[in-house]
Amino acid sequence: MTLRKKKFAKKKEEILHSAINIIAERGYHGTTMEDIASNLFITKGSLYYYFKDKQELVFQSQIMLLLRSIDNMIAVQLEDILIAEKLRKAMRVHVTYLLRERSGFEMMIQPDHLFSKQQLEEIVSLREQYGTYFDQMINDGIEEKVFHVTDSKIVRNIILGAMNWVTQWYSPKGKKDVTEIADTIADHLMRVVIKN
Amino acid sequence: MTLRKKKFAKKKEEILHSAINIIAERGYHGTTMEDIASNLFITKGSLYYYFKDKQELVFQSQIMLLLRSIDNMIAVQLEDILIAEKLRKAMRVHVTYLLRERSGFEMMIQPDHLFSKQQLEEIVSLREQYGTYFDQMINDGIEEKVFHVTDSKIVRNIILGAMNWVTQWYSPKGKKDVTEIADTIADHLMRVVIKN
DNA sequence: CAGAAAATTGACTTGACGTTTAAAAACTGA
DNA sequence: TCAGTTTTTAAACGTCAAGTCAATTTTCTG
Repeated sequence: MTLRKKKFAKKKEEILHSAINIIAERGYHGTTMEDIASNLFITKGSLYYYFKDKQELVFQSQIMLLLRSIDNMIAVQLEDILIAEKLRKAMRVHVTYLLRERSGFEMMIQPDHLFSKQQLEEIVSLREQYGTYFDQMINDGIEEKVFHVTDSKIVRNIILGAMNWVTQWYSPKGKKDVTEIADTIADHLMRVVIKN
Repeated sequence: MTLRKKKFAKKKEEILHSAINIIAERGYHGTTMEDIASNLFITKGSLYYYFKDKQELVFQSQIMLLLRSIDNMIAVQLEDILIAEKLRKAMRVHVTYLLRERSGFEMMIQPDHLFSKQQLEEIVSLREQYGTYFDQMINDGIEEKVFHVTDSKIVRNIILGAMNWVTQWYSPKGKKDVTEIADTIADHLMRVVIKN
């Protein structure tokens, strides 16, 4: 009974992981159900036992990614450290997560036409929630007078953009490993907010 | 004779523009030849009179965008102003170009699987050329001791990322217009490099 | 204005891929 | 072991879009 359900849930997750990986590589349209399935050594027909259709499958992957990133941020949020250190840590976590998971970042870019209105609303809301953690930290820093005063929304977007772009240029073959890159990026971006 | 060729070239350009716009909206796979054609009130058959296939058409669009951005940078490069001002100007130009043209930015992200090896090489090379202008400015600033010393490649990527991301969040409905956004972003990003 | 060249059309072919379905296989609990 | 249930499969279907091409229209030129 519960065993069955657990297996079902586990398989579902496996499929989502497969989807995330392949879509990260080839984009939504470039990824076929066949691709996702064969990656797990099953036939594409099976996918429909777990998900209504491709859109739903991809949507779930997206949500999964977002929820995980949010969890990351919550963990950082809870730490009891100076605000500047907290923001720096958030940056490091964000970048390493991005590079380690190679997360279906592709999808995060203009998902507008891939999903239904309802699905989009959910995605946008989660994205916004994620961004809010950064706003919060920035505002805290401003209040504590360690960050210079600015429009936290814009600063947040600058920071997120600089970080997200890392997937475009980072190569594991370079001199720096993921952690070092994350540190370097965080160091540079702290300069955007910190008072001098 | 030359008239003919001019018309041919002009039509080709029109098609490229159409392609750029639609692909910017719907992505490569989401855009059909039919879409590109009907946008110009012609049939898709005509497209094949001008371009060998879809890949070639899209490739040309991409090149067109890149060449135009590079022209922008060359113009900035030639200006006789202080290096810090030059970099700031480059940033402003980059962001306004991005937002104004809504350029087929979509394509610029992981075009890996859309193009042939040869095509990719050309794209990567142009991208790199573009990035080099920024490296140059950053290095100049370091030499003149107005920018603090860092790895210019990484700083360049941070800056480009922060700027490119603007297409994801900027809404013309907001308070700031394109120029203001460009200025604000440039101001913030200057803090990454400038000595304090 | 006539003939040639260029440009456009639209119907057709082809292949790919999402989705459905009926049957087979695997699994579960008694 | 076996009946019943869940899961997987293989094949087929329908759709959609890329690419082709012979026929037609438009444009140019002498």
